[in-house]
Amino acid sequence: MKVVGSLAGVSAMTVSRALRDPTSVSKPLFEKIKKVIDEVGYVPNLVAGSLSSDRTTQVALIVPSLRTAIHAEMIQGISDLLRRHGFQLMISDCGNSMELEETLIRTYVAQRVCGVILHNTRHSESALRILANAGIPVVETGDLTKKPIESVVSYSNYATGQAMARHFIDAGYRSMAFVSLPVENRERIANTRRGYVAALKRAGISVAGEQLVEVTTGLEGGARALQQILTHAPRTEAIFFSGDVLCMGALFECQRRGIKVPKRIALANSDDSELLAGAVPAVTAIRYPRYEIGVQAAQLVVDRAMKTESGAVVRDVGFTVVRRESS
Amino acid sequence: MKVVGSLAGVSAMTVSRALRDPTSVSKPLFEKIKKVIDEVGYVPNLVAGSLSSDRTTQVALIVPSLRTAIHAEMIQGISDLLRRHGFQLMISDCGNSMELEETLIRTYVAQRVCGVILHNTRHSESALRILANAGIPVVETGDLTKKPIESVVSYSNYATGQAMARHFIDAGYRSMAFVSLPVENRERIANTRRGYVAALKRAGISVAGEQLVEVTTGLEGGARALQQILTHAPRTEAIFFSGDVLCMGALFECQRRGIKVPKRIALANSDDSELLAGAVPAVTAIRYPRYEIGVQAAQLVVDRAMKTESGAVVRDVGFTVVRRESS
DNA sequence: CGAGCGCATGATATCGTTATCATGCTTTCC
DNA sequence: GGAAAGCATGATAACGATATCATGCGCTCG
Repeated sequence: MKVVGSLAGVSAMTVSRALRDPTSVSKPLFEKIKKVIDEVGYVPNLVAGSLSSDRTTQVALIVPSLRTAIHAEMIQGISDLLRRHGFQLMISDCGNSMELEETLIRTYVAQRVCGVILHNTRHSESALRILANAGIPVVETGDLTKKPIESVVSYSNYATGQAMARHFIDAGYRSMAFVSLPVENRERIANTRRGYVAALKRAGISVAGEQLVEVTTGLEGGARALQQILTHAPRTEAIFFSGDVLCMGALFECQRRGIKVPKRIALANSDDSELLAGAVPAVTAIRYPRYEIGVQAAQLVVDRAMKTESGAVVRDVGFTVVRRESS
Repeated sequence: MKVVGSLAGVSAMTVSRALRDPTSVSKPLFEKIKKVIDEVGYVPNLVAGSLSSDRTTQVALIVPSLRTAIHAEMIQGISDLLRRHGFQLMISDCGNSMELEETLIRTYVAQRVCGVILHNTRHSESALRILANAGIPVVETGDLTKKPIESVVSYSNYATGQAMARHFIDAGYRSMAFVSLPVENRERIANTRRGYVAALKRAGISVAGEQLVEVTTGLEGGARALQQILTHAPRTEAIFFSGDVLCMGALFECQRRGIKVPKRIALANSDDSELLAGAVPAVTAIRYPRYEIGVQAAQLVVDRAMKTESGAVVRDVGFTVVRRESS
């Protein structure tokens, strides 16, 4: 920058100003500086800039997994909004480990990111302390948690469970099951299931232990769950899946074994996807505005980082039960 | 850090050393410093550290899209390896726009990332210049391109096209089609198709214009492609899809219309996924070691960033045609 | 027993920006 | 016409670490 300055016959300060706000220097000077800059191929050092100004444009995102496609839409939403405002995205996955999340948060704070978006809603004490001390905006997106760190943009997993229960009841089913990964350490799934079971119970439908199935991930997890239910709870009329892979696994298994859906058994999933909508039969599912969640979460971070806004926001983005042929 | 130092009765320098290498200070001193650090909740400022040492631990990744799940495995591989070495990941998507890619690269270089991983293999002149000037490791992953910027970790898309052509021929099919998104500006798909068509031609099988179908994305893209082929090239016996969503769309359409796969028509896809493997019928597909690509690409960046290694590497990770019921 | 060496620690300059205040020049307006 | 105000630019001091060289101390070894 000093070099650029001297080549253009001005001070480094003027170059800095020209770069950040072209209107702050005279027009001919700006042109000249610009010319010098791309003649020498100068690229400003944002690290130095950040240190000096105590501001960065990096936003951290921590999701449970990068592998599953569930978060892709949300990440795209975040990325799009951040790009629009000239911010960058740093991503990590932490599984369901609070310890790992804490380590990641610590690193991100050390990097002086200007905001953090967390998909998980359970955090270690230390993590909370670090975030509080850092004084940066924090947005959670995984669940409409009762006591957020600061802001939340999400839907209520509990409510989705209730909604699906009502949908099944309205459709005339009387014996329901729920299939998911193990709920232990999976707050969101646990909440969905609680809402589901509670709403069924309120309608006088009790759910047997054999109807709360926990399986390992993957299509065959879904297939196995279906088998188990048909074997141990054969009177089950409808199954609510938490995860489209599980659900598709069960659907494929039905196709293989010639089981009629929804005649013999109805299927539905907690998370809509193109696949479920296009499957044969098309599968009932709950749709969340995932892209929008990403956009809004990122917007909150950006607003607070630019001091436009402050204060915690709790935003329930809601959801829709999309009824299709499978139920 | 000064504060921590004075509270522990040592200089800032010693704190810095203690933080980076506990063995470089005496044991009791280290304990004391550690105690002070978490008493005051001190979090080191990596921005300052980076400026001073002229090193960062941030690696940039630019993929065409975050929305599709195609890259999820690779991203997970990158993320896992980076975490193991204490590096961070910055992600952006640039579609197929070289201009956007250039802008992103410029920003990342300004942020002084210590390495860049690019999925696309076509780049603007300026982007290349910026990367060259930056002197940081660059790894491409999208295709085994002839003249890489520096290092490549990938497979040959052209070769996958050839391989699938051979597979179809060996299986006894004599009239083939290819379905993909528009190949314009999509180097990788274009190469796959070229390899496919070339290998077929070498076997004396010509591909009609109606058999090279370009559709829009989504399940209905695949369905539409199938319809078009059945209508305009009814003698087609096998279709090679570029993209599992398109392929599944076609498969579902077959189910809906009672078309027997592979009896009436065989299907195969260029990119294996759990879904294709578990579908009814299970779909033939080419498997790439995506996770491994991510790991190796990240490894190259880390090695070079830590000066362990230098020099360009071209690594062909290969692929496998996984034959299943659909062909 | 003394020269020399190694190890733990400190002092100081520096990394490349931006914030802040200072400066000089032009403009404005009574 | 001159004081005040506004604008463009410059000089200088941070920002919070690390690199580098300096220092002092104990230890080894002939």
